[in-house]
Amino acid sequence: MKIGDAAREAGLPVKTVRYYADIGLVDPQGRSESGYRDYDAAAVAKLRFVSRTRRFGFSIPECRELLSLYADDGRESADVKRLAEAKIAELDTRLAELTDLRNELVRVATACAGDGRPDCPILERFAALDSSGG
Amino acid sequence: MKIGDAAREAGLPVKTVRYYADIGLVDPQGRSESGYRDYDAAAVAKLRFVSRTRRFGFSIPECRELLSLYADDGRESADVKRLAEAKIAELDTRLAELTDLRNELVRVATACAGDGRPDCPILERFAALDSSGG
DNA sequence: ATAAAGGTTCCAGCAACGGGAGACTCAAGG
DNA sequence: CCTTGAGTCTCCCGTTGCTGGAACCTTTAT
Repeated sequence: MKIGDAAREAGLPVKTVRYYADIGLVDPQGRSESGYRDYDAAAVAKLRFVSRTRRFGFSIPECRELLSLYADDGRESADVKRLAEAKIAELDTRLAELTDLRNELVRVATACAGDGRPDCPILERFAALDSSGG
Repeated sequence: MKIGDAAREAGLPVKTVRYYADIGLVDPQGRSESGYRDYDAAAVAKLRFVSRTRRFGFSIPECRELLSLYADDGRESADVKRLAEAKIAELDTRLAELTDLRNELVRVATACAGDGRPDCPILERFAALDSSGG
C-alpha cells in the first residue's frame, strides 16, 4: 500500500506520515522498486494508533513510548496506566490555568464599556504595575 | 536602564526582551555609547504590558495590536473589547476540547486494571479501528 | 591588574509539521 | 506509443516564541 492510501486509512496528511517515517516513529514495511514507501496492515495500524494518541494530547516521545508498549506483547498495563494518569494530571493543571485566564479576561471585558471612549479597563489591567494582583 | 534591569522590572528573561527589540515589538529608548540597549520608564511599561498580554494568551501580533491601541491615546475601547471577547471565545473552545480529552482519558484509565497483565483497555482504545467513536 | 558579571552579535535548534520546487513513476485514455 | 494527470520522491525553507551557546566587548569591583 502506498503512502497516500496509508495516510487516508490512518486519517493523517501524507506529509505527516512521511515525517513519522523520517523520525523513525512509524516506518513503512519497506520500499518498492521505484522507491515508494510501502505500508502493510501492521504499519497502518501503528499510524492509526499514533494518530489517536496524538489527538489525545501525547507528545511524539510519549507516543513513541506508548507505541513500544503497544507493540510489545509482554508490556505491563501498569506502565500504560501510569502514563495516562500523568497526562490527566497535566491536563487538569492546564485546564485550571486556562480557566483562570478566561475568568480574568471575562472580568476585564465586562468592565469595559465598549463604546468609543478612550478609557479602557482592559488596557489598564494589562498595564497594571503589579503582576501579582488578580 | 540596561536590559537586565528592564527585564527584571518587567518580569521577563533578558533573552526575551532582546527578542522583542529584534522583532520591533518593544524598542529600547536608545543605545549607550558602548552599544548597550537603554530602556526608559516608558519602554519598561510597554515590556510589562506585553508580559501581561502574553500571559493572557495573546499572540505576538495580537500583542502588537493591543500595544498600538495602548500607546494611542485616541484608541477606541470597543476595539480592545472586541479583541478580548474573541480571545475568550477561543479559550472556551480550547477548554471544551481539553475537557473532552480529559474525560476520555479518565474513562480509559479507569477501565485499566493497572496490574501486571498485558491486557490494557487504554492501548486497545488507542488502537481502535474506527476513529469516529467517542 | 584582574576577574566576575553583564552586555553585544550571530547561529542553531526545539515541536511538529506545512508549503513548494524539481524530478520521477504509474495508470488511464486516445 | 504518447500524453496527461495524479501521486510520490527528496530537499529545503518557514512557522511560533523564544532559548541556549560561542566568541567577543564593557563595566564594576576588588
